Amino acid sequence: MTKEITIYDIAKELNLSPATISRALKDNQNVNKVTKKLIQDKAEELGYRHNSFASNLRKQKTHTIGVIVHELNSNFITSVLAGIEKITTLAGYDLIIAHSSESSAKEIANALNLFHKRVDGLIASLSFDTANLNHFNPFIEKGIPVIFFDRVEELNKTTKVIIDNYKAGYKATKHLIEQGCNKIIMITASLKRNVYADRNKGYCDALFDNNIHFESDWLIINKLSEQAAIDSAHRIMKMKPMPDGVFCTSDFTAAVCIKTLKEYGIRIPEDIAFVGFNNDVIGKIIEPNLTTINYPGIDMGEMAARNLIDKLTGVSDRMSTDSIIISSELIIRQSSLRKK
Amino acid sequence: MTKEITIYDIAKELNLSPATISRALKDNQNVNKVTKKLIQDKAEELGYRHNSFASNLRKQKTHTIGVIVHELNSNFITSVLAGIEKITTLAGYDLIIAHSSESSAKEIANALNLFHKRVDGLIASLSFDTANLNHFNPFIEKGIPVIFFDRVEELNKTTKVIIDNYKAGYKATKHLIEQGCNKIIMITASLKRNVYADRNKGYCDALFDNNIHFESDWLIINKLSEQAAIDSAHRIMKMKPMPDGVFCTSDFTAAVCIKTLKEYGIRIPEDIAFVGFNNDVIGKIIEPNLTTINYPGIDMGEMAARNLIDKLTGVSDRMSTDSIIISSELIIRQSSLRKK
DNA sequence: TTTTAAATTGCAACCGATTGCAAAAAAATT
DNA sequence: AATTTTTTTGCAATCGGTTGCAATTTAAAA
Repeated sequence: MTKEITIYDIAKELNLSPATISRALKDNQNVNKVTKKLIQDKAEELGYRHNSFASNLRKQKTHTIGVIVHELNSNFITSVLAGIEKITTLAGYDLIIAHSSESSAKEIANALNLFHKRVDGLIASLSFDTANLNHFNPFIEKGIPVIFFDRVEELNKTTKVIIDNYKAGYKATKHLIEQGCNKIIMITASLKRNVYADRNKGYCDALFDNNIHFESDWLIINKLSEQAAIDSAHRIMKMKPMPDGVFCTSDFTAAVCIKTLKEYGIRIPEDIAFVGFNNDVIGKIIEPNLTTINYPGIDMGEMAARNLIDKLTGVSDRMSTDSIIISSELIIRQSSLRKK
Repeated sequence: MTKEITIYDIAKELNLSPATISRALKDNQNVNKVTKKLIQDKAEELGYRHNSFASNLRKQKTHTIGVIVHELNSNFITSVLAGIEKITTLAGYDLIIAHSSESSAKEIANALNLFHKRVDGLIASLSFDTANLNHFNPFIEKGIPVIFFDRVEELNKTTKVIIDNYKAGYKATKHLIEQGCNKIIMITASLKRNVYADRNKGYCDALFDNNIHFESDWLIINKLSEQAAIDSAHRIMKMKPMPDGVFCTSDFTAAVCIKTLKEYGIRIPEDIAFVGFNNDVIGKIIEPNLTTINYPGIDMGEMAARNLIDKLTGVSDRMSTDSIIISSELIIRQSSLRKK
């Protein structure tokens, strides 16, 4: 349990002032090269470690970015995190990752916590049941930039990074139509969240453009849980006539649904074709393999982080970029392939 | 962008000293109740927020615990995190979560980073290819407690929280034997990691105790990737005679293997029975459902966190508790059920 | 050699909360 | 009413790095 080395210790050792030490360690221009090298070597030798509290206190900056996500255990989120990490590390920022477990209450607590930790900026994806954005107001009021990704709030005027959910929904539905489906239902989580609402719009428009009349019972809104997916499958079994195509806004829901339906002897894709969303690992393991929409998580993370850092460093001063839309792609696999 | 309120501002407003304000805000005993209430109300009114840098700087404590995990996207890890979070929040500690993506280099970087951030304690699970624990030495030297969970290093003398991998391996293998298998292979990641080595010992002993002679080609060691799992399946297809039971140390590997084998027409569990490990969601979705070992992640997280906090608060001063072993259970599903 | 400009270094005042010790005020005891 | 004890409060130093400004040294120009 050795004593901590400070710049004062180094200063004393080298007969220099703490000011010079401080500058040298930050590679400041106006320190003589020889002196600088000397100082850096001595710091290394003594095992000096920078005290960020003292530094933060003085600079009134933490060089830390907060990230709030709704969940950790999905492919998509971890790739977004990887993207964010890549950019922020490069720019020398630290990251604090908080997750809300899809609970609005935890999201609020996390936001408060990060606010008190005084992050310099925030990147967030809303939890499933977040009703309003009041908990982000403290940041806005203090001028701390906040960027939302994926699950965002349309009304809000902060920067957003999202995928083209509308197009994705349209593409998925159109694909099912091209496979010969004409009774296509959609299983989604609450339309209050932008991502689901937009996909739904795409779905509806694709039906309309192909002269398929949307029936009121074609929309199943459920939670993202396993049980909800099973319930949805049961509801499908009871429909008359049964649908011949299903567009699911989550791969997991699609997978559980397919599994449940298969137990009833329904053949996928012959009886019912499926398209999921997210390109989770699961899609390549279930049988048949799941057709899905692939989101480029890494890109989203990089975009969000780069944008935030630009704001922090003043490269982009205005709230210039309002929405960044990243395109997604349809990955076709067996679960929807009824034609060669 | 309003100015930040400090205890000095409150002091001036109320004609008191900063010292009293500081004490009152920490609910210190020797501040008059009336004064205390007055101060707390005024702080609230002015929108005061605690400056943890100043506080940390002065107290030389961060009240922050670092967590290093090898990955985020697994059921198991997220439940461990939930357990850790529960206990640390209760004790008023903050958490910084870092993940190494199974890379030793990133783990080292993370450790260094958390060391510089001066976490008060560390909880870690080793990355797949971590060869030594040198990067944890700075913590040990400074007297910062480190606790490992799941993936640990046997030799090290820090506290560990692990499951009974030996027993789990034994149980899984015995179960396969009871289902009538007698050519049981094991697919695992590198035996250099304790978790896999111990499971392997359990497997070997179970075979021995049941008079099954272990053949040298019954052990397949691979990576945890999808491709590695596919390769393992191909290797199984080439074996003569083919095994009738497989014990896999990861559900994901088992799932991909099963899928690949089924494409060759192998029936599961009739031709080959499977047991996985981890109780990931995937196990309930693949067909047949996967028999697996369930680890109580939450419990492990809670144990690790509680132990660490006890050390930090001095409740347990000695390095008393050396290893905490949490029991796991076999969950039997269709993939291994050959008998009623 | 003197003057001017440029490169280095140091001084000292911050940043905001904490806490040992002493002083002052209030309450209890003689 | 005087003394002792207990409660409250304040003083002032401390944690370690940063930075505007001034001082000093060195290099370049006259």
